[in-house]
Amino acid sequence: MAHDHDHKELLDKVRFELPTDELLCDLADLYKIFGDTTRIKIMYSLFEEEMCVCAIAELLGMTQSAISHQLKILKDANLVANRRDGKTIYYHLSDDHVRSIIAQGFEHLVEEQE
Amino acid sequence: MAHDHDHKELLDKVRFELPTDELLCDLADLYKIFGDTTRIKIMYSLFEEEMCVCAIAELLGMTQSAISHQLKILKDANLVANRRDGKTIYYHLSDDHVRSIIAQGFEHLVEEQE
DNA sequence: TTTTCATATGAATATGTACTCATATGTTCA
DNA sequence: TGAACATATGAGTACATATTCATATGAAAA
Repeated sequence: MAHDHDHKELLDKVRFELPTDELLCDLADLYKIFGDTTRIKIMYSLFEEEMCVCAIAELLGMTQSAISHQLKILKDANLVANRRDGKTIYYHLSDDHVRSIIAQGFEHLVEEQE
Repeated sequence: MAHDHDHKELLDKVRFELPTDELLCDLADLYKIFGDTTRIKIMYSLFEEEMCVCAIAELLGMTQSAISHQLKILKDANLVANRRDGKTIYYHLSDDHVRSIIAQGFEHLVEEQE
């Protein structure tokens, strides 16, 4: 068996503080979206300006299809939104959370390297 | 062909603002670690107190081996650290970044549901 | 030293997922 | 209406990875 010693008190305390499984899963799902280089690059590309799909594809040197698939994931998570102008569809960040979440990650990386 | 219209100026501008590939990959790798329910639960469990491996396993209802594998990933990323006390090894968060990164995610989720 | 306990770890498997390819949808212009 | 363009999407494939199982490591107690 793996454990013998007792920690029921500790477990009860921590269990009480732990959010619901559903919330923790949602949180993991959110970060899962940030955990892909292509999606990070797409989001970063939209930091300053809206861009159309083919511009993002050209910028990142990837196919239109690949970018489109990733944009769908970002859109389903409400991280980006789009508008149509004729044949072209322009994507932009849907709110400032993307910026602050990415900024927070950078901070950790920077302090890591010191 | 996918694109016909011109956006060289935009691409040059955005390309200039984009961080290096290496940095963007590091960022994605960091978030990848947060993008797993088990690891999120482990980190959350360590919010208030240090815990030994078997306590975490019992808390989450998972095997000691599974938890140990995930703790290694967290430790390699400098997100948790440990200390030995006899046969037992206690893990704790290595700094406050974990807390603030998770808090940031929560904020996004909460505003999402409004 | 041998046994027991706590944890770590390598290999195998099963599941998830990013990209490709082909094609569908929707818009504009001739 | 038909052709060209921009984007979306379903199926298939290749690769990554979380967990399990068996076993190794390392420390304390008998």
